Amino acid sequence: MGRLAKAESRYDALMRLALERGFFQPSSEIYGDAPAGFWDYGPLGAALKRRFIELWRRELVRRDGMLEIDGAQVLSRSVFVASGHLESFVDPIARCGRCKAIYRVDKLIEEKTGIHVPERASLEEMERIVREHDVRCQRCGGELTEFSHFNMMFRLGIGVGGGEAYLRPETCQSIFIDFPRLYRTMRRKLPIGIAQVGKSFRNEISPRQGLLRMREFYQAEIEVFFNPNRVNDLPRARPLMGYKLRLQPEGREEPMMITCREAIDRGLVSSELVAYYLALIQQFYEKAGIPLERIRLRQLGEDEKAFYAVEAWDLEVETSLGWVELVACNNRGAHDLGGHQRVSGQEMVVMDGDEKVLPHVFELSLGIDRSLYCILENALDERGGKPVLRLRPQLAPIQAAVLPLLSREPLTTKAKEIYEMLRMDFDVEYDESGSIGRRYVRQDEVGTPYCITIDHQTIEDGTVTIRERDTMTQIRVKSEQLPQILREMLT
RNA sequence: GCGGCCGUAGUCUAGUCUGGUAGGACGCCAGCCUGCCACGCUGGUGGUCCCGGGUUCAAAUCCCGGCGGCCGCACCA
Repeated sequence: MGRLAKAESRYDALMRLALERGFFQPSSEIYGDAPAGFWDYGPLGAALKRRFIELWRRELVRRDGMLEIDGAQVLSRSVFVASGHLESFVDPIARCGRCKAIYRVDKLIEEKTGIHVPERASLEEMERIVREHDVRCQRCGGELTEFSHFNMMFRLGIGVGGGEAYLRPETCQSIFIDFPRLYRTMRRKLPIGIAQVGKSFRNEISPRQGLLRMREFYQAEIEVFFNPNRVNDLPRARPLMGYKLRLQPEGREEPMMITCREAIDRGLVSSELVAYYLALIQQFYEKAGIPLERIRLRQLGEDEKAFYAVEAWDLEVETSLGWVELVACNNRGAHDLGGHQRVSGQEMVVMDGDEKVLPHVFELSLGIDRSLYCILENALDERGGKPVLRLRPQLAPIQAAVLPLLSREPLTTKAKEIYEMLRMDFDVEYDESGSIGRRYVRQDEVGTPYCITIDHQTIEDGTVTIRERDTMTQIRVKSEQLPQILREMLT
């Protein structure tokens, strides 16, 4: 229908803009064997990502006094024994011997025989059930073979011996395994937030939709370690208790606006601590330019939750492709520190006041690439048939363009002088080609919020105009004040 | 992985059925013009026709295989 066609073209329009103007592109694209699900950021995309992460640092890490670390991407097998990923981050599969179709064995058994196969069931057990009940290929009736677990982690061989290790499927495991030392050395008290930005890797069966589902992707994760007996004793949460969350608890069709305090009192959110971090993450996306009505915090049901989660909220943003999950807000309970304590033998218990406690964990696991897609798609607008990227100024890859009104002396020399004055402190671009209107349009397309224009009056009195992208209005300022004015306008 | 549709300059596309010199528009570059919002002028740059193999005197076109994209099934940040 019309709605769908419009939705597709919006995605297409953004992908085209991204390819043409250097936001992102398929990795290995010049080779025919380029695997799907890997993307390279171009100069503008890399800058946008950098600014997005900087906003995240400002609004979450620094605001809440968190620690930020940077862990290895390759982690030992034991890490994933303890985390449960080796066993639980898998799908049991089998292949039809005749037509090669691949099936989720547990789902196929349940569908054909009604037998619910427990997640822990071994492959041998599943194969036995398949033989006993003569479960066959749905398509051609062939016999099922090649029973195996498909683990979504990328397995590596380390060194000449090929020691077993894995690329991390989420960044947070290094936070958990580093926790004991961090806690001893960094002199903090519970609750303590530890953050990390970095790559994670998942061997998706079928990556698609550009940045939305990739095999190698960026996460910005925050793990808050807290005393489960003191989840409603968080002074820094108090100022936000009157803030309204756009909450969609389990079983509801539509999100509702409700204050943190009321959500806690009505039992929709389990604690002050959880409500507080839901509020922070919602505020963060508002500051990144997503309108509140396109944001929701949706509670996940039992069957939707990750294997480690005891309470789970997804921050989702509405796009032309539907609601996209950007942040998994999971109460992981004692799953992680408990698991690592058991497997490693390393004590994870800490003192909180005079109480000995194994901290629980609440996480804000944010998908960066997805977020950037949503921000870009949301910012994409049109004026006179040409794209305008209405990015928040603090996220714009190019912060200002310096343009002589005419490509003629002495305007060009003066404009280059001003460009030189700004280039070390700002991401600025100089452009004198074509007409001034054409250059404005070119900057609008990549979301440059301000264009500084040098005209004849500049030569007379040293003033320039600053043209604002969204309103196209201009103000005239002294050129020597530009650094200070830009700095103010860009925060 | 399966099914449907698709793959031609940076982008959009004509040509594919019916095999015979790959064409246009936009963009980009250079110059001209230009006192403020693309769509004035001139010239220029542009293509492994997704990749590999086959049929043929000759393949963008026909056949086979692969890769990738979009939409569905399943999973997720």
